[in-house]
Amino acid sequence: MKQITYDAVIASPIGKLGLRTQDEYITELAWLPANRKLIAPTSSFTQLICNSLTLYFESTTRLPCFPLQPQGTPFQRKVWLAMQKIPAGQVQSYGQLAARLKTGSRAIGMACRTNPIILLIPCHRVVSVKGIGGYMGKASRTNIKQWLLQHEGVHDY
DNA sequence: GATACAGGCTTGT
DNA sequence: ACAAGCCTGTATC
Repeated sequence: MKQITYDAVIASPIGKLGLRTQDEYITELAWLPANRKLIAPTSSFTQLICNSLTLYFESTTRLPCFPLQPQGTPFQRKVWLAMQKIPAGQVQSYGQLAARLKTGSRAIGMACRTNPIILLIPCHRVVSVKGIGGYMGKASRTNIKQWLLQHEGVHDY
């Protein structure tokens, strides 16, 4: 089995986060199980990102925009791009997003689910019209979504 | 209200 | 081609 190595793994209130970069781009920021070993960032670029993430978690600072380079289908990239335009502290429903992109709400869900860069592509700001919706394919992870939303000032979920 | 069903769109077998 | 997924709107108890 293939072991994925990250450029950095940091601890956060919602679990461990694995960061992978390529040149000066972020290619992945994934939620990891708690038994992952921490990896300190080595380059100044990854260090900067980790600092921002830590700051984001420990204060009300919102995340700055980093250059992203997510791998995915053209459709997924389109959705991810649209999601990045949702301002912090606000949420948008799958349906609204779907209407804007002229697609279906469930298709939006698929794109969210395969989001390789959590937080920076704010899939947690996309909610169902009635309820919070799911998160990363598992209902048990919606608490992460809730935490993030609450952290950004959304208390309706 | 609370279920049930069907519709619409993309992705992985 | 088929089934399934972070959904939604309408119909029917």
